[in-house]
Amino acid sequence: MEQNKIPQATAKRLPLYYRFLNNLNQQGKKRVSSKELSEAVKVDSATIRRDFSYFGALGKKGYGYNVEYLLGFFRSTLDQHEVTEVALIGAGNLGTAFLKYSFMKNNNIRITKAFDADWEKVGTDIDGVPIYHVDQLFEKLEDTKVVILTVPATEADNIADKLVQAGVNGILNFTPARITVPSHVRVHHIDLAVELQSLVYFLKHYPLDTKE
Amino acid sequence: MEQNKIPQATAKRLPLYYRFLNNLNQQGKKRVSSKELSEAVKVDSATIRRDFSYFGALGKKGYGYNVEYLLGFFRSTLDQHEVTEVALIGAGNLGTAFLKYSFMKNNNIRITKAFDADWEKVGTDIDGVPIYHVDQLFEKLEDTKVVILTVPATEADNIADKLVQAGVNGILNFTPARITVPSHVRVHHIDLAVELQSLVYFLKHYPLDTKE
DNA sequence: ATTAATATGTGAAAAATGTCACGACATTTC
DNA sequence: GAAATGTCGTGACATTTTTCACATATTAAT
Ligand SMILES: NC(=O)c1ccc[n+]([C@@H]2O[C@H](COP(=O)([O-])OP(=O)(O)OC[C@H]3O[C@@H](n4cnc5c(N)ncnc54)[C@H](O)[C@@H]3O)[C@@H](O)[C@H]2O)c1
Ligand SMILES: NC(=O)c1ccc[n+]([C@@H]2O[C@H](COP(=O)([O-])OP(=O)(O)OC[C@H]3O[C@@H](n4cnc5c(N)ncnc54)[C@H](O)[C@@H]3O)[C@@H](O)[C@H]2O)c1
Repeated sequence: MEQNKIPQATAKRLPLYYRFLNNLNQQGKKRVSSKELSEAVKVDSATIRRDFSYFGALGKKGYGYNVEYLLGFFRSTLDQHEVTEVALIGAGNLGTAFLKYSFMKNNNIRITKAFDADWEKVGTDIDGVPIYHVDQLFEKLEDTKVVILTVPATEADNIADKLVQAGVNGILNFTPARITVPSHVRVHHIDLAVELQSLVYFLKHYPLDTKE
Repeated sequence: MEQNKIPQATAKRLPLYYRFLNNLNQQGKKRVSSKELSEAVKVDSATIRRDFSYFGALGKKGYGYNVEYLLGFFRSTLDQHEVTEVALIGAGNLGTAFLKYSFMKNNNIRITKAFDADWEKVGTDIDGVPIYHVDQLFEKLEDTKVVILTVPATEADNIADKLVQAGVNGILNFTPARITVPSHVRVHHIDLAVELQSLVYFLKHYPLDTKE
């Protein structure tokens, strides 16, 4: 587990940095400063330098960062050299959108299996990803450790239990339900209705600069 | 703009509280403690009490909170008495999933218009939401202030400019692009690939309790 | 009534995160 | 090769957020 000294806030930004470095590299750029990067990812340049510094001295004073080197460093830090296989539970509206999206474009992550309760869907595939019945979780999940959860909220806790039993230790939960899991399992909630509602709240209650 | 003293972290949790209070109310529950609420929404009970306290004394010592009263309070705080109309740009895979989802179930928010560049889609509707051509933004957007952005990343900045010109001041951006907008416009980014990647990173690099 | 139990609201402390500003060094220019 | 410029890495400081822990008020029980 090496040093878990890296602040969580930093860890959440790493994939973002990685993606932009990838872009720059593809554009043939050789060097980049924290200031440039800052403008691209909208994170303060001092924060970026601080973030990078947790990993040691990655840059050169007066020069900036070598794109290729930095990219390589993050590639290994983010384990981008090997494919991470992910499963999806609930191939409905939202689930289907994810299945059709290629996370491989920017990340070495692939959804390789889907599960649903609907027999109409079971046996078919979406963009090459096979859909199994949710009762086959134990046989088919194999050693998949990370799961995207897009089932109806009422099913969330029930499915989560099964996932934990099947050895999953990471769940990206899109249902509005706050699921209960043992402490060795990590859940990240993405609550789209809350995000929308809170944006609306901020607009109504927080002052925004009126100048151009 | 009343008191903008409420911390941002608190503001982001308000819609979550609201939804769970709604659930409780529908279940006929009359009172609730910060401890109960904590277990449901997975937020520390002290944090919940602190959050509520920014709005004054909403509870009663030794009793807890009156569900109906609290719900009513948040309903008006979150402007849930009036419908907030939202537009969506880019009726692709992700956009269509949103159009088919009823945010009205838990929030008084409705997507009422969609825009796309694809003439095959223009003129049709998805679950009753009409799709206009993106060139008609200025005529059709009217006084919509909040927009969900689900276009290809390459189009994001371009569309964002137009939205700003059309008077939009809130954008929920699902594209991987970090868009540039004037300071009177608020953008919330939901970067699904980053979320997935960072979950994977946390699993590999952060210790989790191994006990049950 | 008296006591025990409960649960808020908050001062104070701690933890986490973000920003400033500058010394040190590398690069570039002249 | 000297001077000017650019940019990192970081100590110190600022801000935000979370958590502790308890005085205080209310309810519930006997
Ligand atoms: N679509 C959106 O825009 C949106 C927005 C916010 C939240 N959400 C949440 O995301 C989740 C999915 O939303 P959706 O719109 O895709 O719903 P959906 O109804 O289209 O899809 C749900 C899928 O889950 C399957 N399913 C049902 N029970 C199951 C079970 N026990 N095991 C496995 N699969 C099962 C259904 O067959 C269906 O295919 C919901 O919890 C919803 O609240 C969706
Ligand atoms: N689908 C996912 O799971 C997923 C995951 C992560 C990120 N994203 C991001 O979300 C965005 C949308 O993804 P998607 O999968 O729905 O893509 P998509 O290609 O299915 O949909 C994009 C839609 O935008 C429309 N469009 C193109 N140019 C336009 C323009 N100038 N104005 C208006 N509409 C325009 C297209 O006609 C299409 O309907 C992309 O930026 C993608 O990177 C999607």
